[in-house]
Amino acid sequence: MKVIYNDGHVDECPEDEELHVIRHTAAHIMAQAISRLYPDADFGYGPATDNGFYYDVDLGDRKLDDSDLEAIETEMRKIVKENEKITTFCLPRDEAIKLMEDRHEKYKVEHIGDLAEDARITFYQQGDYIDMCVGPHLCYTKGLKAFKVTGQSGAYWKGDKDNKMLTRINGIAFRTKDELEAHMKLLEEAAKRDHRKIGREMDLFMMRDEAPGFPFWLPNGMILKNELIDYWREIHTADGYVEISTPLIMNKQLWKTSGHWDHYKDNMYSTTIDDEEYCIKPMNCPGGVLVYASKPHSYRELPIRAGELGLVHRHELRGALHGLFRVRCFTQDDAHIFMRPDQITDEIMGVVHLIDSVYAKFGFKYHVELSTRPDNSMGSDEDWAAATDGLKAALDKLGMEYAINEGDGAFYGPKIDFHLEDSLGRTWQCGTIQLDFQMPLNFDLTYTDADGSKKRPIMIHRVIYGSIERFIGILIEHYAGKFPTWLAPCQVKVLPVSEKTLDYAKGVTAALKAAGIRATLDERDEKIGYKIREARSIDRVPYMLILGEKESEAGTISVRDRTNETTSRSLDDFIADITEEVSKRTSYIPE
RNA sequence: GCCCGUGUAGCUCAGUCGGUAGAGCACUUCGUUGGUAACGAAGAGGUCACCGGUUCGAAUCCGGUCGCGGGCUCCA
Repeated sequence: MKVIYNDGHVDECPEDEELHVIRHTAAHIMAQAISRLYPDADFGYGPATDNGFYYDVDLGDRKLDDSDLEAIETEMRKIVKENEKITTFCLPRDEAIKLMEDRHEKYKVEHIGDLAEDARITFYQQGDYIDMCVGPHLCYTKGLKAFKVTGQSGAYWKGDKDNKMLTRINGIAFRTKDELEAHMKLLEEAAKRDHRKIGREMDLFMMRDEAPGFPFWLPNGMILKNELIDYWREIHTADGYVEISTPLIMNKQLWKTSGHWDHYKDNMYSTTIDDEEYCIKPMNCPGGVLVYASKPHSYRELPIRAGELGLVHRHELRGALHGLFRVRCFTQDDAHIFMRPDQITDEIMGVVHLIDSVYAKFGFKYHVELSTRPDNSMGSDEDWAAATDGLKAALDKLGMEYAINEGDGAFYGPKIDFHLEDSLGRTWQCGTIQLDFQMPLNFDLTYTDADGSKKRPIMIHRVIYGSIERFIGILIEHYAGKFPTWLAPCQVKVLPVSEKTLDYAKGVTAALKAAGIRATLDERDEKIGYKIREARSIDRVPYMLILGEKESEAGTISVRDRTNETTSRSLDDFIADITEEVSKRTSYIPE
């Protein structure tokens, strides 16, 4: 694929950059189409994205509807068909500003003002459309072979909520129609797996208008939640953690000391008790700190690893709420590790190993990012540097690759974020490891060192699931509701063929339950095909037992699993196998 | 909080030009006793999100509030 670079030379494009160039060119073609249809349009930024492109446009008071988006797409197809030649040129700063001013591109003029004094200001042109851009681009508009305008939304100019909101018009683009088609299929599949839909179908959780952002957990969802918690407790106990639980509501003074009042006030719910102000905890750390501070500690005791399944409440903006992915009340699988400076690397490595083993259990791949000091943060530069170096040292020692996320740390310390990849290739931020010198300082935490002197411990905050609620949402979509047997709310559904074998089915169900298996009996007066259909498509059970006269007479069971393979076997055999599968928490890696 | 869209039965959705509501599934009852992805019939179920306005009359038109969806910002 040939592309034109901003110095005017045409060359073969490296393969891994092709999609980016196609999408970026698609953005230009869309802008050209928009400027033809709406000559007053003022253009902001128009970059390529993961699957396509967008352009932010100021359309004045004009509102677009679906037919307008169709018109834009049609106009784009026209431009592609016209096969305009794409050219490039470079202007000195003042001439660049003049050109953009002449074309009434006020956002582009502002953009030039943000660029370095000596920046090369390059432009690309196709027909009478000119856009300031570093390129490269396709050489002809006909190179755009597969695209779609997908929708519109609002977006702040330069991403700043104090700026004007522009209209963002989104599109997707691929190399070929087949690739575009495949992407549409993926979106369809993702919609089928939507955790809000499956959560309703499987009776896992519900949302109510009476409590926006506060999920209700139904019996089936509680099974999932409790299984995840049991697993969590087991591995943490094995890793030397102890468990604590701290109050949901604590005096506002505590939150002032911790720094949350200064840095997190807008997200905190509060209440008044006996004329005193109290806050509902948005994080668990101050509670954990009070537990540590409740008695003196020796250097010999450290590290202390205190886990807490803490229910936190945060006032999230209502426009941000989204199923279980963004709620106002959630359970963090938190832990705070209090340690000596010489223990930092080992402790972080220990947490990384724990996180790695949990993600592997669910068949997730993941990547790691290191987030550094944000603008609105507390503490000295030296402490931040030491903490950041500590995290880097551990990652380097583990030989892990990581990207740096500048300015994205917590207000009290830098963090390592784990982004896991689900079965559809989407990524989610779940685990984090945060190193904190501030909280121990604010609460004057100490331990007695070998020489009898008081020393300041260092603290790690870490989560693995992140939020159990969000993690369950991710698992629902990852597995499409087809949970591995150890997690499945219903592990075995017993389906009598007719009323004649109902008693036999009752006996089998009772035996399964007695063996600790979550079995339910479908007693309804329906045909066997109907019961199978529902057990598969709604309940999504790992195993169905079909029991008719053949089985009741022979004293056997007919087992149908998720692959639709059906086997005839003895109940004792089946119980032994499923018990082993559950106790080992055998992974089920979704297709 | 901001932009756009949207709200009708438990779920998925129809409802024309303004004339006080409809389907399928689910549910209940009855019949049916069935063999691996939907057995048949009947019944019940709605202050059309809420508040206000226009109108002889509003699910329908207008305004506001709330919820929901797609984004922005933010984030576990």
